[in-house]
Amino acid sequence: MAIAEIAGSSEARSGGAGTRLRSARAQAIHREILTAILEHKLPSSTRLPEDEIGALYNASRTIVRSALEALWHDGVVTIEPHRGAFVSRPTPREAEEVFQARMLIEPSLAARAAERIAPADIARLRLHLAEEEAANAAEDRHRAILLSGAFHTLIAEVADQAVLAGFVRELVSRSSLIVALYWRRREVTCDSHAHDRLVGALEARDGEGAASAMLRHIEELLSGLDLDAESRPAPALAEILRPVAG
Amino acid sequence: MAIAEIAGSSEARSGGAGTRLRSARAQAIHREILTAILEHKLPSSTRLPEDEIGALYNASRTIVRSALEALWHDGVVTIEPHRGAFVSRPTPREAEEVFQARMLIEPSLAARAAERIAPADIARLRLHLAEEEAANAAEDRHRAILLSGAFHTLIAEVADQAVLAGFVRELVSRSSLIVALYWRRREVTCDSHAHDRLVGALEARDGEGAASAMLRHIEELLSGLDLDAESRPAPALAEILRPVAG
DNA sequence: GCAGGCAGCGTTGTATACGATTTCGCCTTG
DNA sequence: CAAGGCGAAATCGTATACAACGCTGCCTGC
Repeated sequence: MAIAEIAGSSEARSGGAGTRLRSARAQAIHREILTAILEHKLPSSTRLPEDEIGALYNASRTIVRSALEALWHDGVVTIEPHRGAFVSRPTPREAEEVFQARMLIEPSLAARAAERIAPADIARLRLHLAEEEAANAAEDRHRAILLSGAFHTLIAEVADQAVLAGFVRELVSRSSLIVALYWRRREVTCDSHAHDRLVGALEARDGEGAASAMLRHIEELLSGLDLDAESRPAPALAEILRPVAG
Repeated sequence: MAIAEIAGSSEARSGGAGTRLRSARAQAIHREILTAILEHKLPSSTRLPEDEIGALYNASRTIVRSALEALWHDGVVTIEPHRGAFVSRPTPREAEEVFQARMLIEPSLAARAAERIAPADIARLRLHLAEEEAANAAEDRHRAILLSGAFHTLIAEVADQAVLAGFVRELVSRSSLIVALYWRRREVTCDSHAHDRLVGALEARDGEGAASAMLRHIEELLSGLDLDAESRPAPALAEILRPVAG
């Protein structure tokens, strides 16, 4: 049930009042597609034709275009002129930059979250951890990956810094694509043990500890990526098919 | 002549290839309006009617809407459903967050820029400083303010971190609006002396120095703001007119 | 004389039609 | 039989028409 709000990426823009996305319907489509991407249901390079999406949601292309443009701004969709929209395929270079940005921003937010955390926030975080564990236990991979990203967004919100929280939301979204492409381990995607320790530090109002826990956590995520290999699918079929042709 | 590229906020999104904004014309309008905002020619709360803008650039509302939505994603335009688009009026709260974000991100970028700066970059920075001084000498306030923001974007680019550079571009844009609203001093907006020192540190490849110079510079900017007073115009006419009525 | 409602106007929200561009299959030709 | 070009289909890009909504000013009724 927390899922609905996970992809609500528009509040970040609204200074304080609820401006929302221009059109409620465009917002809904945006949310649906974003969630699907975060859940690894829509892999990189998937084509997103305006007509097809419009037919799916009974919306005109005008609405769909607006949603796709929003996804482009979020960094999870690439638009090629006269060709269409695709789920982005982050390059290794981009992947590294995204994680470097996270290592810079998120520890600082974690520290701030620790300083100003309220009992209600702790409850929210604990509940979230429970949901994560439940998803893992149920081997619901889609939901697990969605929640593990949402955890980071949640902390950014607890830190009560809307501007940086917006950045984190974007970075987390892009990270999801990156993990889908470059992850090499079999383990749980974002081992909730790390999240556990983080909540512990937050609860103890230990800013330093929260920051370093967050930093180590992100470093570990980055180290789980295989950014050297050109990874597997479709970076350029030539790379794969040439040996067969020769 | 460097102006043209200052507002080119789309490259930030393109992973490495030149995806650009969907429509060249929408991009042009986006650039024009953004530049006008950065130059303080379009003050906060200015209405931006689709028809009027379309007439100005001989573009249909479809194009204009796309440009306005992009400006909304940039954080410099607010869209109120069924009412229209306005130049954003950042709240004091938002202003503080923007500068806190900058104090977190930009010093780190400055340090990295110092490490990897090339002679060509130094030339670019020196040229930019000269332009800033020229604008100040000519008392061309509009251009001076534009260039002083562009300087920060330039450093982010030298640091060669596209992701963070995109964030900085947004933060700098929003800062421009904030400064227009809350600046209280008469001095030069972004005293180019600070920029001078920064370039010095960069040239010396002094990462630490560059970072601390950047931090102090932004702190100084923030301290030049008057975020307590509700500032002057139009926050709510009631505040101003009530004494007359009573 | 004042308050409430109603109507007209202006602006935005959405759908759709048409033109432009790319893509892919097919046909022609060497 | 292979290669190149041509044409149709599909899809995107843009303009425009119409509907919906909010605002303002007037008008009526109390």
